[in-house]
Amino acid sequence: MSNSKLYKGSLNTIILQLLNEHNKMYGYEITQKVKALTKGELNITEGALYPALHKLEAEGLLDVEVAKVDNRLRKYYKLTDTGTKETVNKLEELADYIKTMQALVNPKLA
Amino acid sequence: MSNSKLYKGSLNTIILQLLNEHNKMYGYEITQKVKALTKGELNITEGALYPALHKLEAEGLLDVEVAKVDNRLRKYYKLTDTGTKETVNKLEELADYIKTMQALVNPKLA
DNA sequence: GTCTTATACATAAGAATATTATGCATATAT
DNA sequence: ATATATGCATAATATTCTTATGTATAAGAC
Repeated sequence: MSNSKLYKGSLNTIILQLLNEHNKMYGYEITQKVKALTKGELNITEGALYPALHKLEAEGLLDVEVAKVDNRLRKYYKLTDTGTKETVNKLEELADYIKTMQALVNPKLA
Repeated sequence: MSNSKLYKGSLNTIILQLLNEHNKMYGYEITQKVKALTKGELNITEGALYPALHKLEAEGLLDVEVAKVDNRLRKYYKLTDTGTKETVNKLEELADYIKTMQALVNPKLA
């Protein structure tokens, strides 16, 4: 993912927000999108991504739709209604996290 | 710590930066300082804090000095030279993390 | 004076998250 | 032909944190 440990715990937020922006995406596409958007800074590993997608699906936040393109399998994921709501929460948590960490790191501005 | 999982991986950054700002602190003091600075948002649990302090010490980033105040034990931690350098890295990583996550979450600004 | 809360350290069992290492399979580029 | 890219998946391990304890002293409530 990154040599920085700060990304730990951020994967679900990233997945949900990407699906919120792009409606329908498959796993490999997510890894490439993240790499592109972060200019190579972040590389989602498959060992983290696929279990995370399965879990989000099991929790009812994502729906799956299997497709075959160029004779290769793709699993398209999209947000459920619950998933859309949870995305809002996750984005709020991210904003709060950033605010809190800045308060800790830059107490002069608090 | 918080109901948000985003804080996972942030504890070392928090500890190092607090010691960077306050020179010398003991464990309990760190938990109270964090609670105060974050207005109760973040509560460092002892089960996370003490092992983290021991590990940072073992890695040579912190020095310990034991004191007895009011007949109670205190272990004051302070940054070593290596620890001070590592603090700079951690703060850079935090700034990069925030930038990267904002690029992912708010791609219009990227 | 006893009982609760605060101060102060510590560790062990378990959960959650991610890394690393595989495995399988097809398509494309060299 | 061979390597790289595309596309999914899981298992073993490592890391981080939570929850539950344990020990001990000091201070405040009543």
